[in-house]
Amino acid sequence: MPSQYRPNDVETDIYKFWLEQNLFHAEPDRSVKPYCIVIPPPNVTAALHMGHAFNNTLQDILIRYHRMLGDNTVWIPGTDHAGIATQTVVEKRVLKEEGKRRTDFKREEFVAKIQAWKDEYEARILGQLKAMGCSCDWARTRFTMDEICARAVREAFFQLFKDGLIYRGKRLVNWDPATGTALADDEVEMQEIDGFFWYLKYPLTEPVVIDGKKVDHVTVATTRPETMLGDTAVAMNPRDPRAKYLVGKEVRLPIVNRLIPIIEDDYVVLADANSEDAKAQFATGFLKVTPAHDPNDWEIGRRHDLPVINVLAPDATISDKHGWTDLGEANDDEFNLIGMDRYEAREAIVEWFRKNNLLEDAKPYRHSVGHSYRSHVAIEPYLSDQWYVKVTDDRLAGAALRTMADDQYDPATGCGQMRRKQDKEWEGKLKFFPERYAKTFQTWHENIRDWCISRQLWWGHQIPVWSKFGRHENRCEHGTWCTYAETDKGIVTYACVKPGFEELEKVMESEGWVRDPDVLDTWFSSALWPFSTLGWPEMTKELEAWNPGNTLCTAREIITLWVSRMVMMNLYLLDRLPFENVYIHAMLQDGQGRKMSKSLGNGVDPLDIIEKYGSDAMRYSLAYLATGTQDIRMPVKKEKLDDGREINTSERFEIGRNLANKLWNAARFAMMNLEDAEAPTPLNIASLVREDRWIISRLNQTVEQMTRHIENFEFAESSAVIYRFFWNDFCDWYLEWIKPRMRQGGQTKKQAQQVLAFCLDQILRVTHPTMPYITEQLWQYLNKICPKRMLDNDMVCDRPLVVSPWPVTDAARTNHTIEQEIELLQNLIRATRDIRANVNCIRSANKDKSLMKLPLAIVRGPAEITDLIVEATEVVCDLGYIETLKIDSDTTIPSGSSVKVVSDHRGRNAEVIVPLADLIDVSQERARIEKELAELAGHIARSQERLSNQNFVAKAPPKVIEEHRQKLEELKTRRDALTQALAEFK
RNA sequence: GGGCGUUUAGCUCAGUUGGCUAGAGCGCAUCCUUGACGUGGAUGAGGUCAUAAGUUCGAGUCUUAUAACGCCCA
Repeated sequence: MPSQYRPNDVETDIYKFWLEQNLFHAEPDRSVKPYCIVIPPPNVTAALHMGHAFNNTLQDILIRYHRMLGDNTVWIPGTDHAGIATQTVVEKRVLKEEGKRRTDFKREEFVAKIQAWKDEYEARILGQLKAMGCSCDWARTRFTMDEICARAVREAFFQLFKDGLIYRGKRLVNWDPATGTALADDEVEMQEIDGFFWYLKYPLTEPVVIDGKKVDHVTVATTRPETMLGDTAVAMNPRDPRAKYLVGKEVRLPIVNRLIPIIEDDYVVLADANSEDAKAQFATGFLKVTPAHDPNDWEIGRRHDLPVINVLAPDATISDKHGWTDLGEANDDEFNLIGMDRYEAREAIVEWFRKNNLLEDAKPYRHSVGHSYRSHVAIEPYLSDQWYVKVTDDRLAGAALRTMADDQYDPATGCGQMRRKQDKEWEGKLKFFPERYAKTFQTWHENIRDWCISRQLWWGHQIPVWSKFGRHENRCEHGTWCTYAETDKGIVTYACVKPGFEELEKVMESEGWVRDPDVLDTWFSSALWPFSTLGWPEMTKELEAWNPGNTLCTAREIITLWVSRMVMMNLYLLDRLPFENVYIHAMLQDGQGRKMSKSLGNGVDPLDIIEKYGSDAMRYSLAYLATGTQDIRMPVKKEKLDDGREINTSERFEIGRNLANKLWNAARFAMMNLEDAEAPTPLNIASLVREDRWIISRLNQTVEQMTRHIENFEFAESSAVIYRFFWNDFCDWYLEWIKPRMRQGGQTKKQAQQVLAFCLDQILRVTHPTMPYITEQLWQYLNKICPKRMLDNDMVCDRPLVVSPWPVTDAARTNHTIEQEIELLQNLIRATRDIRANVNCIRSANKDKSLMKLPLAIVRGPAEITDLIVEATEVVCDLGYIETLKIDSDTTIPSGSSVKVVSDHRGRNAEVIVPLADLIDVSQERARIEKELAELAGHIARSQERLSNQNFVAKAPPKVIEEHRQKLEELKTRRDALTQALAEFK
């Protein structure tokens, strides 16, 4: 074994070993408790980043832990086709490399290009997951567009369609003019934009007299003047005093010369310059109503039955081809808006109003504008025909709310009727960790709107609906399901075809049926992931065993996009939950609190970190960061490698690397000392020496805590617990403690060997889920050297660690008395180390050689303490760097001594006296003692003050008072000892 | 605008039902190449726990307000 751990030498071989032994694979087995996680399928758009590494590390910890528990454990891997994102990336690449656009290709040709990209990135992503050590069941790898998932999509679509939960609607959608597709509400990002409120005058057809003043126009305020071309009304609030004069009158819409009515609607904000509401400050009281280009106006239009005039083409240029006919002056020879981009048109229109003295004002205004999360251009509310899932239906949104655990559901929202339980097994079973995220889930479903699922893209599941004019009946008994719609050109039949009827599809197409060219929103296939991956709609054994799964592990921005939809779909199609626990982890940010992103160049590549620090180091470091907070900061550092590459890295991974190295070396030490170990005999723990019982007690509690923390998704805590035990208890103390016994040989050595082997065994087991590679490697060494290492049985360890059992705890092994005794000895040793360090500090300042050991230390104190120390004399001398340890309860403090006080848990105190006169110029020690005395005096004063407070004594619990009394006693003893010592300085 | 989170040592973070002389890792300082590990060991310095008010015998912890930063939803 080399003295430094070199992860890259170990990891590849170990991973290969796991795969060759097929240890990640599981078959459904109803006799064993199931445990299943489906991976949040990474987008094939790009390689994985550190956020993925974080997400997957935590999943692998859960999976490996449950596999060790003996559960029938499976982790289903796979990738997501990520419709709009992947298509956009490939479009950009093709434009750059070939100078061609998507529309220069046939659909199949272009989809083939995207497919090639997908193949490349899917392979990369799966390779990255393997490098991270993820123990996925690779034989079950899925892709959201593979045949199995595609069949699930077709089946789900058909069922929802047949049940009236998918419908076609003409609505305003969030339109991305750059990519030419509709977006779901949650694919729109709000961005603050510096813009203007433009004040446009619309002339009245007949002037009106209000309060004796003649009024010949109304002024509307708008941030999007170009939409005025599609105005079909001006609205006022009925409470506006001017309303009674104006409502019912008409204005002549400038440019277009359309006559439009003035109507009243409560939605209109009253003008109020003093209001705190920015809208009211900027408002004029008159609202231009453009139903085709604004969602609120759309609603007003519906209430008042207004015409809907669409003045834009899908690329957001002004157009008379999409429903606009009364162009007026908009296409004069010198003033032609047709074909202008929306922003050009905005300027031209404002300019027109200015020229014609109809621009009253323009005020700068900062407001939020929706932008496409993909193309980042401003979205345009746009009227179009789209397919919707009626998620507002009680069977979907209502059911989702009913899954929420009672203690996480907030009944005070006024939506209680949606929650009325129906005696389903899954009601009240869904839990969020941390629980605050339940609120996001609840609010989303209480305010949900129907889900637009069609996307005008080529990359995705094409919508399985064929249409034809006229009214046509269903074909075969079950092959199609039809719905009908009235249009300008007569009735249209929409036929959804069931999966497995490909022949029928061909027949229909030959008869003039046309398939909808659009594809489904990516999240539609993702929503089916927990069961499409298991073979649904076939009722496979896998589906029966692993759906519902156990835990979904994801990021919080996915709660609405994905978690909600998986819950609704699984409930509707299978009448059960996709999973019971939702663990939401933090977002990784750089040192300045910014999201890691390609454009900022602050991302850290997991493969770079694995190369530099090792996979285990990365995993441990990430798990160690997984606290319950929303964000995690990871200061990023640029570094140039030997081969000239520049990478982003972070010092935060050093903790993992150091731990791996320490683990390697502690195991190396242990195994060097186990080479001659004899076969163990069952041990009676009560008969073991104190330090053996101590480490067994500490270990037992560590395993208990680790188990509890992993069960509760407290990864930072579980990581810290093993770190503290392994480093601070096992390495710093236990290994040091047994070194003399190993030299000594005989029975004491034999017992130490047995306890040592057992501890190492248990440490490797509990560390394995977090650091799988190094623990598996060390485990195999240990299996060779010392296959029998249990304390109370002679079980042989010869299986790989990945499938070895998680340790069982035993309350009888925890011994608090022993732990308190060891703590006292540790305090004594620390006291003499401290004195030695001070002595050496002074000696070094005076150019004297530093001391290896203090010649003499004297302990003065009650027998309860000194008896213990006598027993441990050898080790106290060894670890405390003392030549001779004397116990003398009657001693007086020699001139020029350093004194420390150690206390046991009962508050009994002993003094450690170290004569220094021969070692240093004691006047320097005197200064130190005086300083310490001054500090002590402060503490004592505060402590006495508290204890003399009658209120404290009367009201505080007796236990607390007793603790403070003890503390004060200890402080006083320390003060007295130091005072005596000081008195000896002449 | 609504919701959530964060603010504790130079940096990154812990801190359970209020009982604290406020902890860890890194960094820093001093010492140590005694054969597991210098990616190590020993010791130490470093904090008016964002601000203000309140509840309480007692507040980093509970309440209210304020500020800064961040995320989610409109």
